[in-house]
Amino acid sequence: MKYTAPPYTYDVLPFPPVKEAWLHTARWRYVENVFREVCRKYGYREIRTPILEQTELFTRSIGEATDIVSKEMFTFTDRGDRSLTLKPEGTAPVVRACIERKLFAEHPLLKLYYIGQNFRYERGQRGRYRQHQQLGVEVFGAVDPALDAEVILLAMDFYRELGVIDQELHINSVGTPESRVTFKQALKDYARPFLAELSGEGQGRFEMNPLRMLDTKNENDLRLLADAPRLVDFLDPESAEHFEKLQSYLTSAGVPYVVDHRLVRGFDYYTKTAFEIVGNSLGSQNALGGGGRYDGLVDECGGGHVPGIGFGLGMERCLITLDALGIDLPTADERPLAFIITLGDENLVRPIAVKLLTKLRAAGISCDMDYKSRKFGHQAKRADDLGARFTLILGDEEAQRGVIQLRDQSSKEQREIAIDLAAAELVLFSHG
RNA sequence: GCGACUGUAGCUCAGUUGGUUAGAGUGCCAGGUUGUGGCCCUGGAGGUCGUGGGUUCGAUCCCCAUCAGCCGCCCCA
Repeated sequence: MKYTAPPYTYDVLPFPPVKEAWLHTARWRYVENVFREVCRKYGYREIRTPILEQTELFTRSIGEATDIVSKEMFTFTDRGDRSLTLKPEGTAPVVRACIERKLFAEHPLLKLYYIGQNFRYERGQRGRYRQHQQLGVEVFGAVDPALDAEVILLAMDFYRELGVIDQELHINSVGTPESRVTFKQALKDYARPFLAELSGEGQGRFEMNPLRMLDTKNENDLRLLADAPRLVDFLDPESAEHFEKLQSYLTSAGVPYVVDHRLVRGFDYYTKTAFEIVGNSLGSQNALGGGGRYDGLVDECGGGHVPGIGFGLGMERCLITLDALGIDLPTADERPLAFIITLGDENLVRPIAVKLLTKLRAAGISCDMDYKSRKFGHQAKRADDLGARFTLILGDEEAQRGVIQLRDQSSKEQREIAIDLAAAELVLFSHG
């Protein structure tokens, strides 16, 4: 094999591999359409940003200390000696675009969605790839917790629309950067006495990122930290009220949720609300999507005091979950309505077939013919494989008389019609 | 970045305790059967057994390395 796809990338095919139904373009289109439709319903507009950004946009916004920035970005220097990075996440580029294009000036409340490719240099796993498609929304301009609720509702709505029923909504509040400083100190004070008993990762996080000690999967660590201080107890009054209101909105909207005191987000820019939607069908990569509020990010990027909240979900994990749940997506009908079978003298019959194809297509009818075999059996099998509803059989005799055999593939009824009327005849079937 | 496991036909997989010519099903091609098929029958093409090295009279099989996949950790969507 001379050329292969780069490690931990994949191809989405028109005919999916036997074992990976999610690698089917029809499924991708369907999910994207559902997402667009949900976003439309909620009043979100689509934004598309470049796949590349200045490296500094990410190092500043995501945080230098995170793994993503320190070792997982696809960064290179271009011929003009600029450091560029394939975007590892969707939020910062949207923020950059809104600031640069001055969208906040004319849109005090700005609701956006995007579908785009993200890149992270990581070891692959089920549902985790180096190029990954993210679907997401961002809202700028208000700190109203009802807006947090709307974003969460939009996300839940999306999954429900797809038929996912085993989703769980986890929420938490990470407060402000200031309240987090106090909390981190309290957490470290709590853990210090048994620091030596924590796992290696736990000890590392104690120093590097105390919040993430809570997020461990190590059972011993979980036991030791069972009674650790909780973020909600350290929130500033404003964040606490915000969190209370969010919960009441979710309750009145009838959305079940669990307050997950261990839920923290990976990026530095999150404030107040953090949430995650967890599926049970993905093994260890069980986070279907997540998001949170980032009231300081726009300011950090030089756009002034504009609060924001967003949500992002991974296309691959979403599709894999749909597969695991056995959800059969209603994919668009790609079958041709008609398939032309030609027989006899090619010089006589082919030009007529090509002309008829052109005419049918001009009338909006999907149709095809066989360009390879000449035996009737093969052409018929081809029509059958493609799932054509009708075959149009054209031989020497029909050609001379200006007619064609119109055969219904399922009922096997066949009748002769004038070639000139074929398009009009088939149009009747093309919309139902 | 760390640790398991797996790489045999287009696809799904057998198999070889190291032995001459590596199999099945399915798909593909051809014929049976130049114009009414989807079934069936017969035949065919398709493999450097992931790649490179080592051990051996002999390696698809054992050993080492490497690449890729997959799973767990890390991180995250």
